Order: sequence, then C-alpha cells, then structure tokens
Amino acid sequence: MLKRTSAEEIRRELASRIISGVLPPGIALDETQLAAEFAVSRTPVREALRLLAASGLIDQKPHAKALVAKPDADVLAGMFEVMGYLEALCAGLCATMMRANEREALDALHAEMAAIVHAGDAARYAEANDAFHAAIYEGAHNTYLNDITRSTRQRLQPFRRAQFGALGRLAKSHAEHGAVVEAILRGDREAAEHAMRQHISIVENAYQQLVGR
Amino acid sequence: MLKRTSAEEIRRELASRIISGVLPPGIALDETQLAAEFAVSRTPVREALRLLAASGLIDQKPHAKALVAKPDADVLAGMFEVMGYLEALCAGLCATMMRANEREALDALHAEMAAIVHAGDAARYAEANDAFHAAIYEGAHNTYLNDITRSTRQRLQPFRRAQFGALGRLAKSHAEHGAVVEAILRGDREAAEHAMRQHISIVENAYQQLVGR
DNA sequence: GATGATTTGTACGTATGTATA
DNA sequence: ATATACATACGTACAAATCAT
Repeated sequence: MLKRTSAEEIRRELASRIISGVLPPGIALDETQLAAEFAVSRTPVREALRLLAASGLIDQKPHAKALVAKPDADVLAGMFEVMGYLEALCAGLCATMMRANEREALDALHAEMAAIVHAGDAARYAEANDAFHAAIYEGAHNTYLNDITRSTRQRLQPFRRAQFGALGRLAKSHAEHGAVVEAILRGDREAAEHAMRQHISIVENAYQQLVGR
Repeated sequence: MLKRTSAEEIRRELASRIISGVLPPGIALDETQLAAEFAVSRTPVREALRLLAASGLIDQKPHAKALVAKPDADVLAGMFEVMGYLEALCAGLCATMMRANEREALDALHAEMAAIVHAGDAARYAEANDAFHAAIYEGAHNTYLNDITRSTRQRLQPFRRAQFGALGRLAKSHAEHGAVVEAILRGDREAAEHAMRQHISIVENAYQQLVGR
C-alpha cells in the first residue's frame, strides 16, 4: 500500500495529527491553509481530506470546512462497545489460530511490559500496549478483522488519551493483559474473549470518567 | 449526510454499479472515460474514486488505474467470517435492545417474507432480505456497529450474487430467519446470536460452493 | 531496452455556495 | 435581512509516471 503521492503523505500526516490529538475533535481544517503548510496546491489536500472523511476521522459537508470528527457521547459509547467486541473476537481467534512463534512472541512482550510497569514508564507502556494489541489483531489471522479493528482503535484514539495517566492503571492494565495472554496460550477461546472484553470495558469506563459527558 | 456534490453522486452511482455487479471485480476504472460519461471534469471523478478506495470497493495504486476490488479467496473468507460475527452481534443486541414496535415490525416483515417464499419470487425475497437484515442492524441501536456491518455487507455483495438462485435456498433462508426472529422476540441474546451466526455461515458456504476457488 | 502514447498527479483559475458583518 | 467576504466545488492546463510498442 505504498503511495508516493502527496495526497497520501498529507493524509498520513493529518491522520497522525488527529490521532495524536494535535488536531483536536471539532477543529476546522482549512484547505488553503493546509495547502500552504504542505507547500502543495489544494488538489492533493482535498483528496487527502476525502480519504480522511471516508475513514471517519473528519466530517465533511458540501461547501463547508471539514471538521475533525467529534462523535456524540452515545455514538462514542457505541464505538467503544464495538471495539470491545472486535478486540475480544481477535483475542478469541488468537487462542485457536496463533502459531507457536506468535504465542511465544506475545508471551515475551507481556513479560517485557511487566518490567515497564515496574519502572512506571507510562509513555513506554503506551507504546508497548499498542504493540500488544497489534499482535493480537495479527494473531487472529484475519486480514479484514485486523483492518476494521485497527481502524476502530484509530478513530477512538483521540478520546482515549491519558488512559495510563492515573496511577495504578498501568498495573491494572498489565494484570488484565495477563488474563488474556494466559487464556490464549492455553488455547481457551471463550476465556480469551471474556478477558479481553473485560479489559476493553474497563478502558472505556476510564474514558467516561475522564471526560464525563 | 446529504451531499449535493457531483463527486458524491458519482460515488453513489459507481458504488451501486459495483455492488450490483455491473462493474465486476478486477475491472479497471478510467477517470477520463468516467468523466466523459458523467459529463463532468476528472476532478469530481477522482474524489469519488478516493472515497470508494477508502471504503474498500476499489483498489488504487499510484499512477495506475483504479480496479474494482477483487480480494483473494482467503481475504474473502475472512470477510465472510467477520460478517457472520457482526450480524450475530447485531442480532444478539436486538434481543435486548429492540423496542416493542421494532420487534413487531421485524415479526411482520418475517411474516411477509413467508408469502414471498411461497410465491417463489427470488427477486422480491432478495429485496425483503436486505430490509430484514437492515432492520436487525438498526435494532441493535449502535450507530457505529450499524455502519461497519452495512459496509461489510456492501463490500461482500459482489460475491454473494445468485445466493437465492438455487431452488430451496429461499425456504431455508426463511427458516433460518425464523430462528433469529423467535430468539429476538424471546429476548434470548445468546440464541439470537447463534441463530444468526448459523444463517450467515450457510450463506458463506453457498458462496464457496458457487465460485469454488 | 528505449521511446512515444496514454493516464494519472498536481497546479491554478473561476464559479458557486456558506457564513458573518 | 442584505450584502460582502471567503472557502469550497469544479474545470482546465500542465507535469510526471506508466505501459505498450
């Protein structure tokens, strides 16, 4: 999927800014301004915006500025719920589909994360956490499921910031991961699903508490 | 989400052609040609193609013609599998989330479909079938789940043609729907999930048999 | 393998619709 | 409420890359 077009580069950059929170939900995106910033014409910017709109990261109305997506509270809740199901499905499939080397890698990653928790390094944990979940998406061995789960996670990212900010979240998260890993290694699909579902629910609740709307 | 731009109109039209099979998987889409056909410049056509690419209906590579998506057999199998899970999830949620009037409407629709089966009208059944599944997506009361399930169904549509062609498929499909409806009306989430999962699996198998690759 | 024809990618100008004073 | 300013939607022109020959 390597696209050496400026439209694609711009799409990546804007997506990254939205996901990272540099461009917060609700903010307007000005084509002319972006064109100037990226030193290109408005054409590739427009195409990048169209892609972002299709992937749900921004909202577009005809003849109006594009806005970084800002889903209603209920839509957001629904997205978190779906994300829980999707991740649980991935974890469940891992229990039956993962190859031996994938299981070992997951176990090793989980062990590494224990050290990070002990060091209390929230930033590194967040990074490793992404890798952990990515490994589980991969382990399900279903390309499409991988795609939509990652996409959902991406779209929710702007609303999940600071999830490891609160003290104790790191250790809790790691413990929950432990239950998932153990079930997967045991080949227990139901348990893996359940453990992951619990894990994601808790993350959601952490969000609800944080933003409180 | 009403967009009165020509790009959006073109997107709709092309999506419709792809879903209906007028534009079969693997076929190339020429921007200039499409622009001439729709009597517009290439600009809105290009934007329409970008949207279709983002939604997965076409594949785009830089400097190459866009191709109507033609997933590998294993990717396709994965998509059908995911579709089964998504529909099952919707059905399960319907069992607990549907309002009384929604339950009545679903039951009524199912009854209407019995008559269509009796008449052996495959075309009308296909139409009613879409409405049936749409009602279940709606009944889950989760906007995002509704979106991704419809999107998945859409993307699979080109590979599901003639699913009601074989004699006896109509009656079988209707019977399977019956199990779903009964479980939903009873408020039995697990049973609704299971029944829908079975239903979708069978559709998938019908495909596998048909195309055989 | 080089070259010409064709197609996509980008720039820019004009028109149309939206929003704010 | 009307008008003015401004951003987007579309058309046209050119540049760059691909693929046939």
